[in-house]
Amino acid sequence: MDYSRLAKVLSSNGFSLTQARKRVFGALVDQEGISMNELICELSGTVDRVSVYRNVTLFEKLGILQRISNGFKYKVELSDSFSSHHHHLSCSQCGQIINIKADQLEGAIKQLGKDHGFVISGHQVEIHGSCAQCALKGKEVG
Amino acid sequence: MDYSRLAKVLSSNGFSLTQARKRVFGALVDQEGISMNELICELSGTVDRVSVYRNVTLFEKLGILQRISNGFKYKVELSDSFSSHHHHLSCSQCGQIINIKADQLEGAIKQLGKDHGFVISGHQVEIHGSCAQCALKGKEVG
DNA sequence: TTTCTTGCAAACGTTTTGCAAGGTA
DNA sequence: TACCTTGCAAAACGTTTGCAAGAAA
Repeated sequence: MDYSRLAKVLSSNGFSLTQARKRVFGALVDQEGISMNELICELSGTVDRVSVYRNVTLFEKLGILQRISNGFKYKVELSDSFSSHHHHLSCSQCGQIINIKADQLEGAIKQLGKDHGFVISGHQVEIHGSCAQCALKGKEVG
Repeated sequence: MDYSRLAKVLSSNGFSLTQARKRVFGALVDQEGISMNELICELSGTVDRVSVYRNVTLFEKLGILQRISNGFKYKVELSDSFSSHHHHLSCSQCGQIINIKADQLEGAIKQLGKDHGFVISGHQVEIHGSCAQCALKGKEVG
């Protein structure tokens, strides 16, 4: 596991690269968004629940991770600088989250900011419905 | 206050139009999204906290209201059938939520669904940043 | 060594559940 | 009347805080 970029962001802000932080980071690499609870469970035995919360908060402040809305709960995932910018299609039947690119959407959002004199610092698009497979199943049953 | 549409949705699903439901609904009419806590406070003395939760859950299931993400908390507002479809620009400085129309965005979202064989049942766009006034203030200070 | 971090325990705010009393059709 | 809803009390979560012991620079 390569922690060099993580270490850089941390140290340049006066924080140190600790075991707990490596583990929290490691649990998020190559992973779609996961819930706080899943993250805590995955790290249980190695990192205390409280430290997970503290480091998630810190990582968010440093732009290392972001929280994504999932219904009225949230999940966390590495932010755009550590993965790549994308949006999510959440299937409400199988729970799957599909990552997608959406250039047209990005354009529309930027334009909205301009139209309203609003300086956009970030955005999130939450699209829910049925994925291709579940939509098919639904038809078979109905 | 006109409860006819509310009454219709409720009764056609086998639920009754009660005092508590009228009050919860009334607190949401002509109102931008408010937090659960604000809603509970506003109704305090007339509707118990527990009934507010129960009716918000029911209203959401019946499509009367929707929860909107606001950072990693959420707010509630009447859904599109009881108000009109729109999105939100949340100012992270003054906390203001600006309702906007965004036809181009709607188009881009529909297209995404098509591209991925995803049957969209709903969507939410969360755009955060600084509103025109706060952006100006920021410049003056900096 | 000095400062930053962690784990534990316990507080806190939010949301849910069980149950008897009250309201609705 | 018969069933649905409410309010209360209390449990169950998710998240945060205080503090002493342990790790990082």
